[in-house]
Amino acid sequence: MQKAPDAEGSGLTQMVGPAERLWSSGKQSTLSANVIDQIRTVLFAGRLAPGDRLGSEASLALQFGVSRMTMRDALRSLQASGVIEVKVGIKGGIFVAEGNSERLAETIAIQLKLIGIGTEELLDTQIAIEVMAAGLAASNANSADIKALHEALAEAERLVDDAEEFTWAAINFHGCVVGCSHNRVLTAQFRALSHVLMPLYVRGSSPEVARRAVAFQRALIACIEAREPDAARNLVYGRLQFVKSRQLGDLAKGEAGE
Amino acid sequence: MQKAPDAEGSGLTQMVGPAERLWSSGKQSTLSANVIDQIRTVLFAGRLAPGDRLGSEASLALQFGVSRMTMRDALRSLQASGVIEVKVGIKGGIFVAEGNSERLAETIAIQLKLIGIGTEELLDTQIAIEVMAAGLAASNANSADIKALHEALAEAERLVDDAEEFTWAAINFHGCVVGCSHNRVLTAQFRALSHVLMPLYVRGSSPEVARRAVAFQRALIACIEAREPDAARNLVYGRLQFVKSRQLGDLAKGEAGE
DNA sequence: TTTGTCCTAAATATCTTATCAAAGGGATCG
DNA sequence: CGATCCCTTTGATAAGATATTTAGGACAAA
Repeated sequence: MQKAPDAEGSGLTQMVGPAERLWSSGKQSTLSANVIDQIRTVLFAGRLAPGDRLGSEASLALQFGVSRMTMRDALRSLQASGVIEVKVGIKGGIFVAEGNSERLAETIAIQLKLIGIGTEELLDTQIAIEVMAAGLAASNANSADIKALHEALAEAERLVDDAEEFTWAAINFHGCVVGCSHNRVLTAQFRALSHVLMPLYVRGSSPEVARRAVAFQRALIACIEAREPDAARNLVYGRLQFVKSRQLGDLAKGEAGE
Repeated sequence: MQKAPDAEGSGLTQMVGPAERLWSSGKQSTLSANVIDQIRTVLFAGRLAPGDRLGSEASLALQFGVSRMTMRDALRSLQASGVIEVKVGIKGGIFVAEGNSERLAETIAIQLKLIGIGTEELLDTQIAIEVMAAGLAASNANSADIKALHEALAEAERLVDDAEEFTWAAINFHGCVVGCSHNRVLTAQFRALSHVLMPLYVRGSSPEVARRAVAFQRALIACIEAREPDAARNLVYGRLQFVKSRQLGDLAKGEAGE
């Protein structure tokens, strides 16, 4: 008892104060949900930076006036949501998580699977992301980006006869284009989508399809190198609409047979 | 103890293997992480459908050979990831979660905040989503959707003189448009973005700005009612590019002053 | 003296066991 | 038909044992 319990930590409870609730409509049914909500609210208000130490399990439990196990429940939830990180040891405790776009992509992918999103919804979202990304790529790509694009294209050309490997290379090329946008949100979303879309594309692949894809990739690189955002947008839009119609057509045929 | 512990539940452990061995993904540091991993693996193997009951906390703890609190830790994490749902009461227990796009939006928003995504990246992503959604809305909107659009427009017109309230109404209108696309991925992403973008738009609002926004909204409804996807896409693209340049301009000015 | 290694101690999360409270659904009784 | 009781299940608290990580001191070698 030499150290006051609230001498440590970041004064979480004091900060919550007025209802800056973005998610919660006030009353939470369970105690741990309430704690989760408070911490998340504080975090979202931007008063805590990634890497900040919030305190130990025990000290947080004291601050929030709940038992350690209830606090643990809340902390496990926050940990799973990627809001906090937990370290064990003498310098351990609860820390605000570093942002992690890899985790963002993974989380989106899991949720997409759980929700059971339909093929058309996925393809339309892919179109949305890639069209925008292509335009940005044509505006923002630097020489390293363009080099990466050429390498991805060469790899795809090399694998044009192997359906599965080519699909992987083609998605990688598309990923490079999205990466050229230098937009982390678009990039994370594309990665999440590509995980879910991969099996679809593998199924519809063939050497003939692959050659059309390569031709498209060449044209897109030309647009990006020429710094023509509108041309890149239109090219990608047209191409992906075509791919979509083919995929949905295949889907209809495939399901009619079952 | 009258009932055998494994008589209940869906035989999770039997699917994975004996409870004490075959920790599938190799070395997991903590016991609860092992449990999490096993359950998630089984769930994503597709043998369990949303709504299926996995058992009670206690029975699952027995199946996995851990204490109830450890099981609770694991279940909390899975619940936070949206993989399972927990119900209290005599017919309660652990269930495979129904998909929940609300949770998806929430998770994305939190991660965006943590990663510290920049304004331009957010605005570009918004453009990507809304342009696509507007085109889909013009293709797919039904009469109920169009009625909702008109109501949202009327609400915005009513609040044209109150900057903060109008901003809310305008974002609501945009949300209606995205909703008209009937695409849950786009909808969830827009919801996530709007939470983060809200403060930006509130700052840049004024009656004059509001009147331009209303004019845009009227034009967009006209495109959607006329079933003109390309016109809707171009309208939204032009409008949001304008908004973006204004926001970034304001941002530069604002930060130059600080 | 300086340096490097090993060991201990403290702080911390992890895990266990036990107990009671609250909520929810079903069966029983009026 | 309705109200009440009861059983099951999660929610929450408490106290304690165990494992892990790191700081810092002890000790030996150069």
